[in-house]
Parts: sequence; structure tokens; C-alpha cells
Amino acid sequence: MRRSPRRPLILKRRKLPFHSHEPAAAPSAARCVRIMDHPTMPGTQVVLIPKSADLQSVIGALSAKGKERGPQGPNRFILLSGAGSADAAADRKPLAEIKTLKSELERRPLNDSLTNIQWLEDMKSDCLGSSDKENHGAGRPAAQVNKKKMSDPHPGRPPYSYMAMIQFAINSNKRRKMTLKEIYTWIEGNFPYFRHVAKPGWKNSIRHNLSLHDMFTRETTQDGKVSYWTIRPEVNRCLTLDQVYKVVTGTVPPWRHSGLNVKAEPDCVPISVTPAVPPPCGRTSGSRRKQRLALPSTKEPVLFFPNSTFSDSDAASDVSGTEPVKHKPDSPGKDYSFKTPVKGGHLASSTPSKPGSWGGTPLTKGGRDVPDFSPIHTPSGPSVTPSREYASYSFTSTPFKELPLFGSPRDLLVGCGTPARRSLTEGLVLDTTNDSLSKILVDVSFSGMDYEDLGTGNLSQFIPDLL
Amino acid sequence: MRRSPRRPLILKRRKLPFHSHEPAAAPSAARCVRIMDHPTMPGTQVVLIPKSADLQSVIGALSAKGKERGPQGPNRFILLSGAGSADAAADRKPLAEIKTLKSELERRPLNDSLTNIQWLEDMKSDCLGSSDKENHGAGRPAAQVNKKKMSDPHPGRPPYSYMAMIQFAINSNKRRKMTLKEIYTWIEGNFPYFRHVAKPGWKNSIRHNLSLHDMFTRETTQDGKVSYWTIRPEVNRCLTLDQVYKVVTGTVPPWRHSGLNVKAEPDCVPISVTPAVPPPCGRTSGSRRKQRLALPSTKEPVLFFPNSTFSDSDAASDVSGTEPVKHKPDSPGKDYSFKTPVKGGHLASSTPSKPGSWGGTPLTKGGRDVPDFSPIHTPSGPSVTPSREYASYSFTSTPFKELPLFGSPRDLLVGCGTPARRSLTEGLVLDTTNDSLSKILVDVSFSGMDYEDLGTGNLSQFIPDLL
DNA sequence: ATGGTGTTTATAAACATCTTG
DNA sequence: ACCAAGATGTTTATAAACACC
Ligand SMILES: [Mg+2]
Ligand SMILES: [Mg+2]
Repeated sequence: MRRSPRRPLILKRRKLPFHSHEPAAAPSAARCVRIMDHPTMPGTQVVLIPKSADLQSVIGALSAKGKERGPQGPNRFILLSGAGSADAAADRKPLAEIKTLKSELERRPLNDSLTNIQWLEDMKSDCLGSSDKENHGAGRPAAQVNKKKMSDPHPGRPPYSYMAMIQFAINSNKRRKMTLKEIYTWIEGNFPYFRHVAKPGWKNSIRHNLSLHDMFTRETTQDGKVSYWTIRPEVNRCLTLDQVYKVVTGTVPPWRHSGLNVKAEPDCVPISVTPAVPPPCGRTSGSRRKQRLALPSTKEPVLFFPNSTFSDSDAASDVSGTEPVKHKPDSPGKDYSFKTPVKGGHLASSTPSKPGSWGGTPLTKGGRDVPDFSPIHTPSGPSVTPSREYASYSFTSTPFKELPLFGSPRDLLVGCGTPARRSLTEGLVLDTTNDSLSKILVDVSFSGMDYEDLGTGNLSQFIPDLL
Repeated sequence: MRRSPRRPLILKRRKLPFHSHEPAAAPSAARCVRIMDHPTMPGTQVVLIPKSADLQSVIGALSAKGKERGPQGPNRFILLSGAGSADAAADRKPLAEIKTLKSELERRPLNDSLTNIQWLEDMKSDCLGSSDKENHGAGRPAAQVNKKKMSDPHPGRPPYSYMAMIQFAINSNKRRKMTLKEIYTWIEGNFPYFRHVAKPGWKNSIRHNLSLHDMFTRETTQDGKVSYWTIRPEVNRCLTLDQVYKVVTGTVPPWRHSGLNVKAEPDCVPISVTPAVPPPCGRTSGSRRKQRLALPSTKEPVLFFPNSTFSDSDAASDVSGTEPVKHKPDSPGKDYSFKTPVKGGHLASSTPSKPGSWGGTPLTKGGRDVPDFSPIHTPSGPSVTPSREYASYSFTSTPFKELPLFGSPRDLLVGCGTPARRSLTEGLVLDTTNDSLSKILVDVSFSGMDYEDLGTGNLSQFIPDLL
């Protein structure tokens, strides 16, 4: 049933079909929820939800409210439930809410929603100590892989893209630079999937991602002996694996913060909260893509997380600093049949697609979980028609995508020594027009909030109210 | 024998094994060849070859000369045979030379060197008029594809990458913008391979390339109805298909230049010849990659071309302006088996590779032909170690890759109304240390000539001497 | 000669959004 | 007006070719 784990598996911009059984939703905790119009976006309201609120009922009430005025009424809500700047992060409630929502989702045929939880459990059981149980080290004929045994025969694939994992790896190092081998080792240490079940080609993919994405650059020592991979500081959100844990679970996992390095990651992205550039005046629409719902325009960290069953984690994540785990050469001859495209007699559509074959309700189009860890994009003209006549040539002032709006990278970095986690805030975007719900991470300090659809309202002003 | 045509098929940075049978090379036409030291690069000499020279013997003589002083002597030559700014381009000689060289290469088991010629012949015979011969419109069982029949049963794949073809398409339009459909149509009209033999997935690849590469941006009309794809002018070399023809063959194919649009492409790249940024002082080495031989550092148009049998072309290339050819929906059910990876019991290396299976001499590692049409890169610190101490955090002034060195795109475009073809000059790079020969296109007007290995010598001064 | 590292290209695919019939 | 299907756009994954060390 489960689709091939090595298919693209887009991990972002996923929407969850919102299961609106709203009538039963009593306003149990909705009393403390504040709803206000979005400062600039028509038809959109900002909803502030304290941590103690019952998220499930809040969403139900909002959905009903959104429809009470028919299609003309506000149909889009930005839900903010304070999770950033969590110093007294002992409240476990938000996690419970999400789990509630998740269990509801699992009642539908959402294919691999279960297997995606597996990876976390595997990580806990594996990543500290070699614990050589029965796993032959990924050297097994791929026949007897009844992938439902739930023990831990094969760790599930983590829900992070290669780009995200590389960021986790590099940012876990106190100097924020790693050799290729160290990146391999860190990922293998923190995600046993890649040590045990992934084909050796995953290292090729790591290298491919390092080269492909501009956010990763290579530095070489003066003697030219070693070369380190780094993250361009202007676009480094300083995402780390434990940060993701914290935001999602509402707790700070007691891993690091204790030992030998400078606590609180030194310098990161922030870019300051100033609007910086006047919003390109939207032009109403005209540009598709750059998803309209989940924090539009460029790239906000649209975090979603399957998880659950997680609070005590103590393992993992500290293998980075000093050559950990002792990278084993590799397991010998395997066999995985492996014919990637698989198709056969396709044709017609120019976008190849898996022909289904797993009997799922076709309207359950969304269905897995979604993170996003793309680099920060400096906003600028999102290529909204230069509004120029169509004369033969007139390219002299077309707005371009990544022309920085500042003269030097130094301008970006002054006063950015604040801890990175301040910039991340959990949020939900609910759109009742299609009953979709997206969980997002709002980078409040990012100046690009004012964009296409969200207008110029800087949401950071709302955050203090939530504490 | 021929490897799968749908494998990556890297089309750039290819080297030709130089077949040095040099002793027989008499100085037949070498008398008019001028050899001079490269202004800045040690061990490198610039060789000026008039069009009338016998390229074969010149290369042989140079190879001998390069080795006459042993390994210490100059072992790298930059051969320039004037082909830029060709107004009186009626001389067919250079083409003959290249054919001579090519025929020599074909004596070795260079796999598909022959099939790569096929695409041009096919283009000539097909791309004007529907000419519905026996081709059922690509709707044929892939069984009887004895791909050696040389008539024209299936056009060979053109040696251009998707990125290159998209540039050709967009630049062929007088307004330098095209809708997606127009791009499809232009490519199908100019490269029948994609109309007849390519799987429908090629359109997916086109879209993928448009999105992936920053050089392509999308503009939308004010009403938001149509959206055009354009090339960011700062990086547009204005490469066109006929430009490639001209440079390679030494003749201007009599296609365009005549009819209904403004002759001589209006505004293009040039960027002026000023060094702009002081060369990053090389640091001797330390950074691998960014090929050292064929115009180092960023991305020069390393053109190589199989061709031959070409001079009369009159078809193709003018379908762009006004909805040509009438895009046929598509051919119905086909079958091509199509299991891309093919491997089987690989393992070991993290870079997957085709297991060979085509008995070729393993030392003939190069072997096909090579173009390169990457966008212009503004030179800047090529990430040569920021020479900073390894303290915990100190990213405040790392040199980054694509921070433009200018304030506004306007600075780039003033006075760039010169015809684009002035900037392209044919050249050869010969390295006797490994007997390799690379054919390159030198963009003389590009300021990045002064780079890692080629130093600051601006070669444009040599060009006039060749005429 | 081989393997590790780095760069690019090709291809398939999952989804989102927009357009059309 | 709604809906289904197709066209368009964005991103990720994977394999691969090839360069250089
Ligand atoms: Mg990179
Ligand atoms: Mg693009």
C-alpha cells in the first residue's frame, strides 16, 4: 500500500483536508480566543489562540463562523498559537491538540501517515549506542520486508528533505561548518534510516543538494587541504533538529544547551523586522504559484510534523562536534531491485505520475505531512509584470528576483546576535473555501511577511499577547 | 551499443582525447600562426590561427612544441581562430578543419559520435513543412528501432541541454519572451526529436528547467491573463540557434536576418569589458571544480559541436513569432518500456553509474560533444576560504557567490545595444599534459576572463588580428 | 587505477494553482 | 455556476556523466 519510499516525496506545501464536523464543536475554550481582521488582507482574519485553548473546538467554531456569512464572508483565518520565544516551555498542551487533530486525520485512508511516525521512534531506539540487535546492517534481500511489523525492522524515512537535514547537520556544529564526511556521519547518526535502509545513492543526493542549493557554499582552508560546507549566513535560519522538536512539541528537549559549547546559537538570520521594501502592490493576482495559503510569496518555514510519542528524547544529536559514531564502510552486496520510474505504458500527460494503483479515495489528494526548510529569500519584485509596453526591447528595468536590496551582507548582520529561536512562531492557516488546514511556522522577524496575499501587516505585534 | 538516450547525458565540460600523431605534422600552414605568451598565465601560450590555416597540422605542431621542453615547458595553449564578428563569413575552411579532426576522432570507439550528427540532418529534412512521410507521429511500438539506418527514421537527440534550447527559443522571439506553449512549439519545430521520439515527459523537463534556473523568470501581463517566460537580461547571452550554427560552421545561415523582425538582436549581455572586480588572487589552488581547463571559474560558453554536412540550411527557426506549426495534441498509446535507472545489483559507490556493458576502451573516457549555455555569472569571491580564524562565529564578511557587484540592473544595460554576436569567439584549449583538447567559445566581452587560471589578460585585443 | 568529492543535467514525481471544457 | 480534466508552475528525489583531486 505504501508508495515507494524513494519517490520524490515532496515534503512541503502539503495541505491537510480539514475534517469539518463542526456542529458538535461547543465553544468550550473559545472564550479566550481573539479574532480580528487582518490589517491588510480582505476576507482574512487573524485568530489568537492561547496555549490553553482547545484547538479542536476552536477550529470547528471558526469554520462555522467563516461560513455563517456565506461565500462572501471571511474564509481564511491565520491562527496563531504562541510557540515562539518559549522560555517557560513546560506546557504540553499544544502538542496534545495537534495529536488530537492528527488522530482524526488517521481515521481516513491517508496512506503512510503511520509509517511516518515510525522514524522518530526508530531514532530514539537507535541513535545512541550501536545496539546491534538483529539488523544485519541493511544487508538483506529486500523480500521479507513486511513493513508493518512496528517493532523496528527498518527505520522509516524521516520527513525531512535532504536540504533540511543538511541544515540540521551543519547548524549542529558549533562553527557551523562541516566536511562532507561529517555531514554523512551526522545524518547517519541522527537518522538511522540512512545507515540501514537507504541505498548508497543517498550520499550522491547529499552532494547534489550541496551543490545545487546556493544556500550551501564551500570554504577551503588556506592550505587548501580541507574544505568545509557552510550555510550562507544571510539565508541561514539556523534550523536545528532539536529546534524542530521544540517548536512542535512545545518542549525543549534536554539535549544540548548543557555541555561544552556556547549555548544559544551565536548569530543567525533575523534580518530585522523592518518592512524593508514596499510591498509590490500585489496586482491582485496574476501570478500563480508561490503558494497563496501557507505564507505566500517566497519561502516561509512551513513546518508540519507528524510526530507524537515524544517527550523524553535524550539521545542523538551530539555526534557532530568531534568525529562520532565511527562511520562504518558500508554493507556489502544487496539487491534492491530498484527501477525508479516504474511506469510502463504511460503517455498523454506531460507530467509523469504514478498511476495510483493504491486504492485510495481520489479526493483525498493531500495526505502526508509537511515540513519546509528553504532558505530565506530577500523579498523583491516577485516578477509581477513590469507593466511595460510590449515594444521590441525594453528590459532595462524589469524587477528581478534575487537582487539584494542592500549593499553589502554586512548590513544584514548587524545586531543579529539574538538567539535564533525567537524568530519562529507556530501558526495555522485555515481556508474554508476548500476545507484545508495548513500548519505553518511563521518567522516573525522576517520582513517578508508583507507579501502577495498577506499584505503588509506585521504579525509580530500579536505575539506578545499570547504569553 | 549506444547508451540510453534518456540518461543525464551531460553536455558540457567534455574533453576530446587529443590524438597526437604529431610527428607527421609538417608545418604546412603554420607559418602564419602566431604564438605568444599569455599575458598572465604562466606555462600558457596564446596561439592565433588565421582562418586559412590547416588546423590539424597546427595542433600537431603545437603539441610537439609543447613537449619539446619537457614537462616544464608550456603545456597549455589557447587557440584562437577568429570566428566572432564574422561579417564576411563566406569562408568554409574552419568547418573543414573541424571535420578533419572529427573524422579522426571517429576512428576510435567513441560510441555515439555518429548518432550525434544525425540530429542536424534530421532537422534540415524535417523542420519546414509537415512532410508527413511515413512517420506515424511518434506513435509507434519501440521495437523496430534499429537506430542505425541513417535515413531518418528517428531523429537523433540534439546536443543541447534543455536550458540551452529554452534560451534559443526565447531569444528567437523578437520581444524575447514566450509562453510555455510557444516554447514547446519552437523546440518541436526546430528539433523534431521532441516531436517524434521523445517521451511526453520532455515537457515536464522544460517546465522543470524554467522553474529551476534563476535565469528564467516569468512575467505576467497586467490583466493577469497571459504569462511569459523571459531571460533575466543581466545573464542573457542572447544565444540563438543560428548563432551557434554560425560560430561553428563559420557561415551565417541565411535564415533570419532577412524578414520581418528587427535584425541584429537589440540588447543583450555585454557587461562591458572592464575587469570590474579584482581577481580573487587565486590562492593558487585549494578549490577544485569549476573546471580549470575550458575557461575556468564560472561559466563560459564551452561550445563544442559535432555537426558537419551543413551550409544550406534554410528551414526552421522562424516559427516563433506568431503561433506556428499548429501544435498537435499528442500521439496516443505507445509503449516504450522505459526503466530509467536500469542498474540492478549495484552497491558500493555512492555515485550510481551505468555499469558500462558497452565494450569501449576504458581510457576513452571522454567521447561525445559538448556545449555549454549557462547564464552569465558575475564574478565574485569564488568561495576561496574567507581566511578567517575558526572562532565560534565569524560569518560577517564571507564572500558569497551571487551578490551582484552593481547597484542596479540599469548599470549593466547602458550602452549594450551592440549586436550580440560580437561577444562570441571560437577557441580551442589544448592541454598536452593529458593530451586533451577542448573547443570553447570565448565570450570576449565578458569581464570574467580574468579568473582563476586564465589570469587578467583580456583576449579581445587579439581578435582583430585574425581578420 | 581507484575512490571521494563536486558540478550539472536528465527524468520522474507529488502537489499546488490556474484554465477550460 | 459547478466540476472534472488538463495546463502550468514549483520542488524534491534519484540516477548519472564527468571533472578534479
Ligand atoms: Mg551550493
Ligand atoms: Mg526560474
